Amino acid sequence: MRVNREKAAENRERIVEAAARLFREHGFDGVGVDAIMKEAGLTHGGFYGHFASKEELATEAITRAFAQGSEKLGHCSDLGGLVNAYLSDAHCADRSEGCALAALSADIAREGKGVRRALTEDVVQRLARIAGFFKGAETSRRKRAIATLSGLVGALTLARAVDDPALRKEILVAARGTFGA
Amino acid sequence: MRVNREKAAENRERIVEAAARLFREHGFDGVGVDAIMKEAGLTHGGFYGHFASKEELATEAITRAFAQGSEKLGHCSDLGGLVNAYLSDAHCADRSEGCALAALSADIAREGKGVRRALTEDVVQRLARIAGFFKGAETSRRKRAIATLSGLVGALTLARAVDDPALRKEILVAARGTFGA
DNA sequence: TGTACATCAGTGAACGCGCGTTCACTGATGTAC
DNA sequence: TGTACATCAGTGAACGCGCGTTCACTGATGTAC
Repeated sequence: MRVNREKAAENRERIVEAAARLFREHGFDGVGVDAIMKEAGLTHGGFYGHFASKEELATEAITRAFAQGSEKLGHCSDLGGLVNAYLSDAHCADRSEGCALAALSADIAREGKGVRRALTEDVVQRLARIAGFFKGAETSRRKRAIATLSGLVGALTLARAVDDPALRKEILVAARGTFGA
Repeated sequence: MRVNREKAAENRERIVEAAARLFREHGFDGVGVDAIMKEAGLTHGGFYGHFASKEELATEAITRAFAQGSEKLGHCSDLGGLVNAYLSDAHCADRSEGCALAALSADIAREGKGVRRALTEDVVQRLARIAGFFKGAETSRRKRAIATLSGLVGALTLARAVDDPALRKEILVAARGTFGA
């Protein structure tokens, strides 16, 4: 049954949000249109009234996920705070609301143009933000920012992949100590 | 038509090798049994004479991919050499023969027990190997090893995901400089 | 050593299921008079 | 403002395709005498 325009726009929004969460949690191939629509409280048939294809939604959902990540990091006023938040147990445990870079970079490297563009722009922004926390020449600050972002993404990815809780904790703590100062 | 036992063992071997390559290149869900068997020079029907399921092959193929990675790194006699090899343009360009940690960690975090076990054991081994390159107390060497491995995996993952060649190069160079010393 | 038969690695067609996508339909919303 | 009709967001069944898996079959290999 038809709903009004406002409600329809709201529904579209919920689809994008649901996809942004589910893709991070299960990967692109791990979630179907059916599951996304169910998560958004709708039935799968209505999907193509909002998007031309699953791929089109993916591009928009990933862009959204990146934007959410940037917003969260924007709240941190110093590098230590950012690193501690990024490498927190909570962030490690919750892929669905966490950093899309850590959750999806490997997948995205195998995906199409739109998605990779969104990732690249996000990396550029994060590097600029992190570089702002360092002192010294532009070149050196940028280099340190690259090392820090790499370390954060790598440590979170490894901590999540490892099946031993003690090792996971050790990785998070060690990386916090190294990259947070 | 039947082949002799030796040839059959060789075929099984080729299936595992093909899977180890294709999984790294396209992810678990990106490759079918059909493609793996074709890569191994066989037809898909014979697959289940060698493996109980695609999942069982996955476990063995990942274990294999990790073993290959450890072997390659074993050739490096110092940290600088290891870091330069890991963050080389060649390694960045070739996922299929490269580090399984960088190619599959995110996927593996969502996968079953066997695969995660194999990854964890590999992480433990690599940390021990890298820690051996540092001087000082065990705790501090281990901490530096964790930061280094995280940095390597993160930098390679980001370099591969980014769609701008200049940024890719910049990431590799910066990370080589930071983690190689 | 040679022959006859059993075994079994590999083939290719087929099955069942899930997923992306389409479509006829419903009924509330928006609009024209 | 009220009525009549057109629109269109959402529903749920259906389609086509690919993928994991099964199976009857083939013919070379291995083995028993």
